[in-house]
Amino acid sequence: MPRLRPETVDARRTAILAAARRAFARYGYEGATVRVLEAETGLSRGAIFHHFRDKESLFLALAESDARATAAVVDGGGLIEAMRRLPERDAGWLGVSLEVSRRLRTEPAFRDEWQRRLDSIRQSAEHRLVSAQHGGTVRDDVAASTLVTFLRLVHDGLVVHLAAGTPDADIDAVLDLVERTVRKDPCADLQREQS
Amino acid sequence: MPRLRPETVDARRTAILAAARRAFARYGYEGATVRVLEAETGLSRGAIFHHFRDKESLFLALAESDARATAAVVDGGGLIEAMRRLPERDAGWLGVSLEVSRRLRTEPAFRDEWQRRLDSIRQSAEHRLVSAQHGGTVRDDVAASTLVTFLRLVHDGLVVHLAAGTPDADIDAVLDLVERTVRKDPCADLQREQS
Amino acid sequence: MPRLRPETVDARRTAILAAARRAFARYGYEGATVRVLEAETGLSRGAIFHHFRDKESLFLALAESDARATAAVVDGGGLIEAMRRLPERDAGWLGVSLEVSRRLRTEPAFRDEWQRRLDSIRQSAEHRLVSAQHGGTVRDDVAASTLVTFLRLVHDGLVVHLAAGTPDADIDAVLDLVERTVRKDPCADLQREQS
Amino acid sequence: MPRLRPETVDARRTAILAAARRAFARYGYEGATVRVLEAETGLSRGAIFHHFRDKESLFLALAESDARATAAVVDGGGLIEAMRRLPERDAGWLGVSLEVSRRLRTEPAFRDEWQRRLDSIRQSAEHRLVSAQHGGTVRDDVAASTLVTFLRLVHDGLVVHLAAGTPDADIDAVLDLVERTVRKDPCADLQREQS
DNA sequence: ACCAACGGGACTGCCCGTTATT
DNA sequence: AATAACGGGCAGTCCCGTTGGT
Repeated sequence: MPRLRPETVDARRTAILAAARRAFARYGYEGATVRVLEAETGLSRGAIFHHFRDKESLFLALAESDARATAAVVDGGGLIEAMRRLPERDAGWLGVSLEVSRRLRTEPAFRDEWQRRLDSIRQSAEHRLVSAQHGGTVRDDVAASTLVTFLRLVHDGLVVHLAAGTPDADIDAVLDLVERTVRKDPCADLQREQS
Repeated sequence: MPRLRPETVDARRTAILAAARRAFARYGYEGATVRVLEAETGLSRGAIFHHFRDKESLFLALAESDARATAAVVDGGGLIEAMRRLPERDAGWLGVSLEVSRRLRTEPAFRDEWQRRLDSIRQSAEHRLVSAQHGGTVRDDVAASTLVTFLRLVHDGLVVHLAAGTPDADIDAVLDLVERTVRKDPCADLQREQS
Repeated sequence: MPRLRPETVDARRTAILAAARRAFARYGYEGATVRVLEAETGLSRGAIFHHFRDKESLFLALAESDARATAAVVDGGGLIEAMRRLPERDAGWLGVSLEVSRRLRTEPAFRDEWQRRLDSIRQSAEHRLVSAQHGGTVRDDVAASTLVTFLRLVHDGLVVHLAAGTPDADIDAVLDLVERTVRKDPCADLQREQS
Repeated sequence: MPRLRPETVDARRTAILAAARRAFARYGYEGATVRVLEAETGLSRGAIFHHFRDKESLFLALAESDARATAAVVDGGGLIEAMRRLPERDAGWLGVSLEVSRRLRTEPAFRDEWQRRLDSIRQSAEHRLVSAQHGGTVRDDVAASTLVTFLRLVHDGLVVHLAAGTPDADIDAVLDLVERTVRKDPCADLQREQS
């Protein structure tokens, strides 16, 4: 067959990634067998393995792109903003994200390599919080690092929750609560003055 | 071998379960191949599958026992107490717990069956909170159901976090923060009076 | 447990044989797994293997007893008589008989050992026919050995037929035809005289 | 490997079938393990199961092709002709044919599905016989259906006999006898006139 | 005499990735 | 570039027969 124009090749890569995301999300990494990927992409093994060295690297490409997207959101609007946008994300994103968690747990090599990305997101969030503490919009009676850990726990829990598919209306209320918890509480100062 | 005394048989079953827990936690459900289970238990396929119909039911036995244990802790001391005890739990517990999450996500049939257990834990936690609201120890400006969702998110996030193996010293600080967030804040009343 | 009285032991052996016959007939040799045999006998592996060295020898015991029974019938009344009695035999007998055929085909060692029994039945039948030819009740324009082969073909075909479970009412008519074919035909002599 | 020309693919399929036939005939269905099939075909599991869904469907493909071939012979020359040609058939055919008998016996579902084929062969044979009765070449003192049953018994017995591998020279003599038995006997009319 | 715990071999079928062919 | 034929490893499961203990 003739060589396709580069843009077409890229489109093909993207299409494979999208299909693979659906498959990984729906069936998990192991459950998304090559046969399933074929069905989901509408392409043959040969085509898939032509664009990606193996199943693993296909998965990593997805994970990486997701990690970058999350980092961008956190950089722009913080962890809480990232959480508020989670429900908009497609189910595929959540699934892949959880598969990443799983491999973090079971594959030390993967964890070591991935830890850098997580740390960078964490640092970005922490910088934002420290600035906000100085700006007086975030409480400063709790260490910024503790607040980040707190927010990341809620974030990860929310990913698990949403990925499970349980429809839940009061997520917004919870996020409001989280936001108030982090925000500077005028009353706290008041209390402190009294004592 | 002959019919052993029931206690001996039970001990054997328990030993297999413990070994399987380690394997599932360390390698994941798929990664814990029967060969791995053999190595971990020190028994042969024949022996393992004599006590458990198949790998699946071995896993379910673990999940069930864990679910019961968690339910007991929540009944006794609430979700926050359950979280405080998470780090004491062996790593195996966390791994199995996450594998359960994964199957909740990828296997609708499993989810339908398992949902009942989750609901019962949720209800138990909610009852505790409502009582505490009436007793004046838990804030009542936020619906109990929202608080439960909040706590469960933190709980699930914590499980993910701990299972990943990242050693983290300030989990206690985070849990303190969570607890204060849920507890009745005298200042809030004060504010309300002022307005 | 105490040793049972010899007659009880024998009864147990017989019971196992009867149950095994049902199992072999219904599921075939391979399909009659030890688990199936346990269910059918109501005994455990241990009990079964206590009375019979292994599955193979259990099967051989059945086959042998059947071969003896058939030989007795043929000795007494001939092959046609044996065929007439086939429908009365229990389904188990037919099944075991066919399993024997199968192993005759696939296992040369078994065939060599079993051939003697078949030959003795064949000889017995042939002797009867030769005598009957001399006595004038069986046609002598066809060699006795040919007649025996003929009868054995019909016999084996009938076993297959009955074992398949197809209910067929006109077997009697067919056997009548077979009998007339073998019997001395007065007309044949008449024809010969004419020519 | 790429998409081959249809004829090449067909040739490969046929080669696999031929090898499988040998294996099934020699070792029986259970005895023809996938390992044996690999050895006999010279191909790997992957290749074999690429062309056939599983061992079962490989067997069914053989059985079906054989059933069609038999039906064609019976349509063309009748059951006796089919029997005369049996010794020419390769041993594989006989083996597969017997494995079919076995499954007819042990698997009701298979029997129900297969019965149609057997019925059609039977009907074809019966039609031929009725025509021949009217044409005066086949005896009419016995019902055509009885004659068909008779011929089928001989046929099935012959298959068992040949498959067992016992070399037998006088099969021709037996088939001559069978043919005479079915053919119209001028002497019978003579007898009837006399009485 | 009987039972169940157990070992370990072998089964089928699926897996992923490569390669020969369009 | 894409396909489908193919290899070979290994998964879970079930098999049969043995053994330790009542």
